[in-house]
Amino acid sequence: MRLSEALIPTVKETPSDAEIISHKLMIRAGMMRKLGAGVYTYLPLGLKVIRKVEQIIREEMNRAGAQELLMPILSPAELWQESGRWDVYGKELMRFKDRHDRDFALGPTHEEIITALVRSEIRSYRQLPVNLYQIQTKFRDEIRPRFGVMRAREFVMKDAYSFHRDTASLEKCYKLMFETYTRIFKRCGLHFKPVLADSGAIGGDKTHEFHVLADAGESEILYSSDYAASSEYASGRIQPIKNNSLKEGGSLEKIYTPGIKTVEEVAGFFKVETHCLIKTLIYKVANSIIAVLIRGDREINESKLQRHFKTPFVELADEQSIRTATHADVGFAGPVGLSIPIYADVSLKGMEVGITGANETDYHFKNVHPDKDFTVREYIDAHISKAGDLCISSDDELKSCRGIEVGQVFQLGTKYSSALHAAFDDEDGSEKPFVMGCYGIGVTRTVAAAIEQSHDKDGIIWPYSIAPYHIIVLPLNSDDHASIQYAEKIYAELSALHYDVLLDDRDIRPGVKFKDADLLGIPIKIVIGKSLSAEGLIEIKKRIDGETFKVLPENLFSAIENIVRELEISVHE
RNA sequence: CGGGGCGUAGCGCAGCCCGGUUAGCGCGCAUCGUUCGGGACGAUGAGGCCGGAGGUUCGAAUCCUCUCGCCCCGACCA
Repeated sequence: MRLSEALIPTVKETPSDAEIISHKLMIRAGMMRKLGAGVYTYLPLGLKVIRKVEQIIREEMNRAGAQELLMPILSPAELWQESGRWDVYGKELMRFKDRHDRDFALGPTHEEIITALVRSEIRSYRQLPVNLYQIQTKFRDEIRPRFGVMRAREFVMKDAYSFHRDTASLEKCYKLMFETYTRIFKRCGLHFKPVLADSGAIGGDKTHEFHVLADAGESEILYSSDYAASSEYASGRIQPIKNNSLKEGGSLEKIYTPGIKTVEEVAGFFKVETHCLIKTLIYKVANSIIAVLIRGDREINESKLQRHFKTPFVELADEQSIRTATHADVGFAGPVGLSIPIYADVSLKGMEVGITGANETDYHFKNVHPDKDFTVREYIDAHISKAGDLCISSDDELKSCRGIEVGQVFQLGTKYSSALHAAFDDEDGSEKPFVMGCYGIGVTRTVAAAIEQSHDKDGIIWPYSIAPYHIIVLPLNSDDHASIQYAEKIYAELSALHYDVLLDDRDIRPGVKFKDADLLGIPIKIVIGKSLSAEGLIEIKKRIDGETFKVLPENLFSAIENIVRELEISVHE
């Protein structure tokens, strides 16, 4: 492509409404333009990167035996009503009516559609397993789109759905997809981590998210050498705290603590660390009221409660329920004498003595001994794990980092097949619902994540494999016919060798050409200027580290080949 | 949905409180000249229904009402 003919509108100034680097650079490099909130036009350069990522995904999905198809973005409401999600999905599901007043939605995901398809096309276990995928535009009416394409309303996604006769087959496919995703993100030149994650309200037992590691990431990951999980899912072992400033064996003592409610206030009042307190939280779980105890310095993880009690309905009890349960104002709850079921987080295990509310307004108990002064029904993992906790499978401390979720693999089970009555005849003649898996990759988000991970003050630094162009040829002196001709020649020859080549044939100053080349992030620059006219040498410059080589014209192609090989290897390091 | 902010040239902004010639500035764009290895300089020029509708006024970018759009924080959501 010649830059003089290309629509690659670079911008010198940083756009005012862009907050994160990938958003700024995608605008500045002329990859995309905003049309409305969370809705973008991909310009030629941006589309080219998207296509490269898609191509890698296609190759690897096909390699894993998946088959590509394309479903409509428009979904009739009936299928969503059948699965129950028409009512459950919320406003993120973009709904509208057609001219005949029939309800439709724009597909935010395609479980219903694919399940309906397979329901009508596959009857026998002999046709299983099958893994079908598409790469297509999704629409989710995000409550607050932001960060450019990172949280857009309209975005490109690869979504795959596999159908199996049993869980064994599903697990095999899940493992294969896990490996496939690892290959895909590796080929895209990304530093990433597969992490255990919460399966949430969708159900299913097992899910991994693939996170590109970047500071701008929206999620926190806890990891050690052999463990990684999203922070809302992670479990670890809490290190016991030794310097308990309360003395053991002291007897239960009721202390007047007027208006002292929060953990910090109570700890301050008793002049002890917050970990000496036993925090008592009254929760409404499904339809019952329970107490959950946790060490004063830790926080409750409600999604762990949801999982433990197998219900999506977990919330802190309202003031009235707390009064009824504790006979005290909010802020003075404690386990002693409490008649509702008491669950305790494992952070309290081994705790000899603590301070709790007294279930009486303005009073706390000192010297409360668990298992003596109150009885715990069950110790559960209910805390938010954090960096510094010990790994469950080793003695390493968990570390924390931030990630951008670019993919997820999920064992769905029979949730959708059951709801939509999608079944096949098994070998023994019985009818069974398909066992399903689903596997997504945010394509546009992956592009943004690549930029978050690889850029410098001058612009993008594309991994070679997804760079829109591999090489940019820069003839610096537009008046010098010899160098223009030479640039044209190597542009043609490199293109013939199947490199993606950009030729900056614009009649502008060299500085602008260099700046634009850096901004666009093209991995290799070939500079044709003084060094050619004066020394007869071509200059090759790598974007990633600025390393420069001067080579004889006859050695140009082999030099390029070497650099490319090196760039490709560094991806798989 | 709650709170805050912004809509003025292609982009980034000033002007608005306190109404009054022809609405400015930087970047970009066009023409000419000088320049030419890391976003040059000079000269000239084009480009605006001041987001939209209504109102107040002799007079509105400026004041008032409504409306649309965008951004930020929060709540929400997987």
